[in-house]
Amino acid sequence: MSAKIKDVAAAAGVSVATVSRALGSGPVSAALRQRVEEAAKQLGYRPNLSARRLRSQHTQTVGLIVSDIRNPFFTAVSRAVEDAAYQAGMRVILCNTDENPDKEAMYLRLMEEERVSGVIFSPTRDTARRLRPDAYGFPVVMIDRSGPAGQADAVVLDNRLAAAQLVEHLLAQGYRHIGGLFGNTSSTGSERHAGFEAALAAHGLAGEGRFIAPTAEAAETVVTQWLAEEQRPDALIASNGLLLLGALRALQRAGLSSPHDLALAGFDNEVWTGLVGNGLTVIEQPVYEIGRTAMEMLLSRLDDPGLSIRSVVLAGRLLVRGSTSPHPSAQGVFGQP
Amino acid sequence: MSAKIKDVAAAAGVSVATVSRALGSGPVSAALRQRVEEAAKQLGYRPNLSARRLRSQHTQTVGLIVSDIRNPFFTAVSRAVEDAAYQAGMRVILCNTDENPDKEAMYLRLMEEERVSGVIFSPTRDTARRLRPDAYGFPVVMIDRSGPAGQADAVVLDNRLAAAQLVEHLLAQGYRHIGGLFGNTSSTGSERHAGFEAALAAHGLAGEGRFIAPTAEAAETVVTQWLAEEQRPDALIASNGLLLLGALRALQRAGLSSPHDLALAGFDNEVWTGLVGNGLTVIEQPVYEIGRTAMEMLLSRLDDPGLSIRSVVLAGRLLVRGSTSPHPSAQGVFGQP
DNA sequence: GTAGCAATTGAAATCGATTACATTTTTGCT
DNA sequence: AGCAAAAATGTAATCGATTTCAATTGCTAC
Repeated sequence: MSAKIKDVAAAAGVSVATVSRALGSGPVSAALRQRVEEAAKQLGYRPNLSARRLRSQHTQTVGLIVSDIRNPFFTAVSRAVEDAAYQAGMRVILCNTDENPDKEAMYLRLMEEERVSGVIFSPTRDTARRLRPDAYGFPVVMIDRSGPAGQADAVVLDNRLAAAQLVEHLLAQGYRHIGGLFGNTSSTGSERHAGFEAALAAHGLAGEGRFIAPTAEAAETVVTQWLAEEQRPDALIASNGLLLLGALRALQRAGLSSPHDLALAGFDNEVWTGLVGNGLTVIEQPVYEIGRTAMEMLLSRLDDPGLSIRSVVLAGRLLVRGSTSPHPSAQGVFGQP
Repeated sequence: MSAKIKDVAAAAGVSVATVSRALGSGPVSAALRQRVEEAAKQLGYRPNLSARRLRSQHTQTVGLIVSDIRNPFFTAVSRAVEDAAYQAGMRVILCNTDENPDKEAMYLRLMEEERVSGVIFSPTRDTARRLRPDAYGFPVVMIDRSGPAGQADAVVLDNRLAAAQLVEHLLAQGYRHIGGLFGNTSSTGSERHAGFEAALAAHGLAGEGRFIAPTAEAAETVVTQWLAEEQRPDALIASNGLLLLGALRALQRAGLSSPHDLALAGFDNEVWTGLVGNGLTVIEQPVYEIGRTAMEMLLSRLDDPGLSIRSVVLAGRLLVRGSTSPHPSAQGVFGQP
């Protein structure tokens, strides 16, 4: 078995308390610290973190609960969280919920058992509504999604604004029949839908928003069917990367192209959106910043639990690309360039 | 503070030992178990995992050390590992090394301090060479990359075969001047290069392989420059998703397209490879299976440490798409279809 | 020389569970 | 009914560190 603190103490000829202080931050004479470090290295001593956590009563661990790490949005966020966490001397436990409230509950329970310092969480709408963050022994920072105002710290995109920006852009390009795909499990979907409706209403228009399961497959199915309807929209907005992917696949399968047959735009600046055709117009989210900010909020709340609940709302950036070039009818008598 | 086992014992009118057994798997009468569960629920009792791990001396935790979780290959693998782990009642600690040997060493030390049951690791070439897995207190399963034979359990792609398959395919399509991009930090790059060279040699040809840093940026720079050289290749192979992305971007930036100006093929069936143009020909890796297999190997070794070192080699699947359609000169008198 | 004080060091308690061992209760069998 | 064996329960040791509190040491000042 590996060396314990007692062995180091024996080897260095001091007490275990001195070893603990020498390796940590207690007051120890330089000579002894040297001897202890020597002995520890000699024996290949590794402190047992379980023992340390048990005794010291803090775990230096944060939980990160996301719906699916395969979604590049969460991947990027999680990378930012981890970078920030390890920099602050904390470890991260990563959990995937698959948008499943049962799994969310299970992982929250696990976080309690781990006695984590805090949790960064992107809950489903149902869980967000039901969540009572002060019922847990740790603070919760929500990312991407949020619950009732003032419920917990949160860092989210300005979803209404971003959706409205997309709509305004499409309107400016001459599109009038705009459809929208929105995820039906998160607050994000609802908010983006609200911005979508509001922007259209501001122009005296109405759009058709459809709420679906947040998977590429669902989007592909719905859009394929939608395209076959008699009056199909002339532009489509997808409220996240997965839905955008499904929509694109449906277009390709139907032999249609963007913007010729239908303008396409969406959320999340994933790698492929810049590569297909002349590029897909998207709202780019400050993914790394979201993760880093969430971690910072968590750390500052741990530092001072008395802080009032804060919500950080970050703006997205509209990246205009080829998939939303001007509507044919808006190009005037000169036709296509 | 939250309830401890002692509180539950008091509430149920039994000893702490009984509580431990009732909530775990000891022999307890049905009546008492009922009473204990009742009390535990009443008090919102959550066992302290640090205490449990310290006493029971097993952590039910595995470390997963990858170079970058933003790489979709590792994302998919990690998802598989986590699914398998949680299914086996184990937790996963995820670490990103950025292909940096110092970070690798740091995380291996952290894994020792966590007293993890085992580690799944995709090491850089340097670390793989230097690693002495029996120097740690836990078994190591390597994924994607491996070190000297018999050093540690590993699950890898049949890299030589896969690279050769790509080359054979390109040759069959009529390409003769084939270039290759390979990552310079992992054994994977070397092996794929070996398969590349061997397949060409078997046809009496020589290709030009270039070893570069495994990033899209590096690939883009190198390929941009390569395309400007007087005798550019007529086909290019990229040894992973990042390099393939960089190569594609270089092509697009140069205003070239595939396969018209240059055939392009590579590794990793990432989402976008099926979306751009007529699709990119790639070797698809069984990513989920790799992760699951790694976890299974780890579990079986934990079960029986005496097992001899095993290496599982999985075959990739060649997905032929538009980027490698027949070379113009090979299309005969009929021209394009 | 010694009282007073700060800086080190050590002894022992402690964190919250599991588990070895001891004890009590129940069961099964004649 | 009586006794051995089995099952259930309790007592107390234990995991490996940190931390409290007490003891020691080394200085300074008078």
